[in-house]
Amino acid sequence: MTKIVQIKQTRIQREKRLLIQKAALQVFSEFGLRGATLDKIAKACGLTKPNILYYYSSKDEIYAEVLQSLLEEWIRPLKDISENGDPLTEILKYVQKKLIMSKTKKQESKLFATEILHGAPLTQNILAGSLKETVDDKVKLLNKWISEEKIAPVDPYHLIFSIWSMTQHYADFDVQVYSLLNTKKRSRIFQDAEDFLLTFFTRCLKQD
Amino acid sequence: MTKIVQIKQTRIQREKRLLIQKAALQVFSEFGLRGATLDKIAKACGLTKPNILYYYSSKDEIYAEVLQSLLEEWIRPLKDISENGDPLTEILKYVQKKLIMSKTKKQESKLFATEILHGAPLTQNILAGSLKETVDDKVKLLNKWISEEKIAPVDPYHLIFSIWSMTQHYADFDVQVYSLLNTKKRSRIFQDAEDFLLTFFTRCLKQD
DNA sequence: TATTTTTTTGACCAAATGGACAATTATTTA
DNA sequence: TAAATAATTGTCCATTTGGTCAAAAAAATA
Repeated sequence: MTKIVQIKQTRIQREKRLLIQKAALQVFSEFGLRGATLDKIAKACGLTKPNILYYYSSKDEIYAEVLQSLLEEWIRPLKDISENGDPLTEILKYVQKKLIMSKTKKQESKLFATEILHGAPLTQNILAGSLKETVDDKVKLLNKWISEEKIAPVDPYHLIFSIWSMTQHYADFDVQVYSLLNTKKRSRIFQDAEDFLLTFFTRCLKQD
Repeated sequence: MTKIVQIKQTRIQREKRLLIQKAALQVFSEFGLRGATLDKIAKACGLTKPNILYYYSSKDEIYAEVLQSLLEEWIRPLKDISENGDPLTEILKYVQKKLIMSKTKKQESKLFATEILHGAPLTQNILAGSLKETVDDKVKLLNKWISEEKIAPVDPYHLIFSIWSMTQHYADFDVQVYSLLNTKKRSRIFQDAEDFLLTFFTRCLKQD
């Protein structure tokens, strides 16, 4: 029995692990952790089930890894909000980034949403750890901007929640959004969404 | 083998079906359709598995019924937006209603979210049917209000999406929200959220 | 109370699924 | 190219799970 205990990964290992991760993301985001099966993942990446279990020791391990690598990427844009830029511009830029992620990383968004929705069993510590740190940091910055009267006063936590929820809605609830719009509007969802969000946050945050 | 083909339900049937529905809502909202098992539902309502299957012919049937009865309730408040009231007040009242539902109907919100997130396999026709009708109707009303300059101009579809997403966030992502707030703020989430949302939508929609 | 109907349950089944493993094949490396 | 290591797969297994069914218990009805 050959176990992977090597320090250095081979080329094949790197390739196959990536292949599996991609397929797993797809399957997990569509069916959830419990709805996803190793067979589905195997089929999605053209490997056999035992072959997958050669690279990962269990389904849960695959899930954990996919989630882990997603989380870092997910938090990153928030960190980019800069103390030095123009406050409103910085916030709007963040909104735009998150909206683009909803458009281009739908699977990731859905997987993350499902995880949180079901109690974040594997994510709790990250939420309360590095994410909380970053959020607290940005809350401070927002409060500073407010006290300097550079943006209108709002609860900064809830401001952040509102950005998350409104942007992610277009990924997570895409089925609903699509169902409710007619064909013309459907083709320009993300343009309309961007216009809407930028207008909205500008009206809400602009200092007169 | 006694099948339920009667027209009239007995007292016991009414009671037990309700009992099962309640337990099922709880289990489905926590684990999703595939993560939920009949055994879990059985345990949650103190019945045996075959006993549950005496009242419902399959797990899917339970899920369908729970979802069905939830959907009607879910759409209702939107219908209450009245042509006759003051536009901004009507919209803010709707925001408040949705926020209260997020607080008091967390399980329902999560179940609905999971269903949509995973492609709305059982809900598609309702989304494209009665929900779309109601939405289109309210979109007309919002457009009327805009053209009469009673509220500031916005894309009415996206306005509705924003109300849904921001309010439901407090139910669906409660774990995340709680993780990020400290104890003091945690105890007044819904007050803070209400303040934030009312301020937010007022600033965005008020005509000068 | 006797009879009929409804309700409940223990025991069971088949399919699905996560995972183990030995044997085979492919790839590296010496 | 031979030996060693890595990768792949067919087969198998145990558990979980949705669902069946006949028999027993409880409730309703006559």
